[in-house]
Amino acid sequence: MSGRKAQAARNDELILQAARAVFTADPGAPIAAVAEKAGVGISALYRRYPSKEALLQKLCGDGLKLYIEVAERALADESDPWESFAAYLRGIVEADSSSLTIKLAGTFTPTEELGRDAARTSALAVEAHGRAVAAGVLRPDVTPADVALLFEQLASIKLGGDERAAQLRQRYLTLAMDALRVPPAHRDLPGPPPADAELATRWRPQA
Amino acid sequence: MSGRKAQAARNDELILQAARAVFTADPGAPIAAVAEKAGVGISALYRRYPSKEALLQKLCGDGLKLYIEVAERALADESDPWESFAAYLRGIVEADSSSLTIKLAGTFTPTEELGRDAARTSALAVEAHGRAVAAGVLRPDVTPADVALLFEQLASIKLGGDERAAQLRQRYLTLAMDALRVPPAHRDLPGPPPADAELATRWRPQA
DNA sequence: GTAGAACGGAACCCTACGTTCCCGTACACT
DNA sequence: AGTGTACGGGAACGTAGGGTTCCGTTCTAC
Repeated sequence: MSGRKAQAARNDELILQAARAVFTADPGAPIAAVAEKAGVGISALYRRYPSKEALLQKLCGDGLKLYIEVAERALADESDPWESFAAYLRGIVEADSSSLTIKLAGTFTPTEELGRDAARTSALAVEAHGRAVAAGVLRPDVTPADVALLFEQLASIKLGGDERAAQLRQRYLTLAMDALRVPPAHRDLPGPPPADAELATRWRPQA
Repeated sequence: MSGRKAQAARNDELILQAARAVFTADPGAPIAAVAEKAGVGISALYRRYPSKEALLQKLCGDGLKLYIEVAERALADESDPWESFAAYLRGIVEADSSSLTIKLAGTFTPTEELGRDAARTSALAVEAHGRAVAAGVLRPDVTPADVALLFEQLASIKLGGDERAAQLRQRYLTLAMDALRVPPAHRDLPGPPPADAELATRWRPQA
C-alpha cells in the first residue's frame, strides 16, 4: 500500500497526533505550529478541517470519547473497589483528558454533541465516585467535582518532555490518592522527583 | 492630604494591585487591561515603568520577597514542627507566590537580583523541608522540588473570583497535606467543594 | 497667573496568526 | 507515455491585537 492515498491516510493520523501534542502543550498555539510538528503544509490541515475551531472541536470530542472509554473500562472491573477507582484515576490522568477537554473548551463554541459527551463523562465520574464511597474506600468529604479539579491540577504540570510530564503527573496522582483513600496511608511514589536542573528551566525565557 | 501627589501615591499602589490581579489571572494579559482594572490611563503606567517587562520584573521580585518573608516568619516558630511547616505551606499558597513568580518568569529576561532572591527562596524551601523531615512529621520520599511543583499545581486553580480560587487552593492544599504528613490522616477540608454550576463555566467560551 | 507635573486616551506601528491561493508534483487511468 | 486531477507546500493577504508614543487637558504649587 503506497501512493497518494497512503500518504493522505498517514497524514490524517500525523496531523491529529501533532495537533494533540501541540495544543495540549499550549492551547493557544498557532495552526502553523501543528503543521510544522506534523511535517506537512498548512493546506494539508485545511483540506481536512474547515477551520481551526473545527480541529479543536475534533480534538475535544476525541478527548471526551477517550475519557468515556477509559472510565467505562475501569468501571467494568467490580472485583476490587479501590483498585477499580484507582485504575480510573490513573487512566484519565494518563490520557491527559483534562488537557484535551477543559483546556480546549472555552476557546471555541461548543457543539451539541460535545455537550452530550461531556454530560456522559460527568455521569461516569459521579458513578465511579459513588461506588468508591459506597464501598468505603474513598473519603466521603471529597466530591466528584473535587476529583475533576484534581485532574485539572495534574494537567497543569509541564516539565521536560511529554513522557517526563506524564511520569510526574502519575507521581502526584499517587500522592493525591494517599490523601483520598480510606484508610489513609503512604505508598511508594512512582518516578523520580523533579531535579534542580529541571526546575531551573522555569527561570529561563521559553524557547 | 490631597492633591496631585496624593493621587500619584495612591495610583502607585492601585497600579501594582491591579497588575498583580490581572497578571496572576492571565500572565499574557495586555497592559491596557491593567490600566483599566486600576482605573487609570496607560500613561500612568508608563510614567512608572519604562516597559511591560519592567513591570513584570517588579511583580516577580515582589513575589519573591513575599515568599521570603512568609517562609522566614513560619520558620521562626520552632515550637511545633508540623504546624510550622503547615503555616509555611499555607502562607505561600495564600500569597499565591507561584503565580507571581514562576508563571511570570519566562515571559521576560531575568535580572541578577531576581536570581539572587530566587536562590534565597530555594534555600528557605530546602530548610523548611529539611526541618520537617528531621522532625519526622513530613514523609521523607517527597523532596523540596516536589513541594515546589505542588505549589505550581495549586496556583493553576482558576474558578470563580479571586477569593473563591484562594479558598479552593487552601482546600486542595489541605488535601495534599493529608498525603504529606506523618502519620497519614484525614483532616477536615476547608471551604465548600466546587458546585456543578461552577464547573459548568469551563464549557462556556470565556468572556 | 503661569510653569510644569501627572494623566487620559487616541494614534501608530509592528507582529502574529487564520485563511486563501497558486503552483508544483505524482499517481491513476487510458 | 501522456494527461487530468487530487493533493500538498508554503508564500501572500487581511486583520486583529497589543506595546509604545504622543498630544491635549487638568490640577497643583508658587
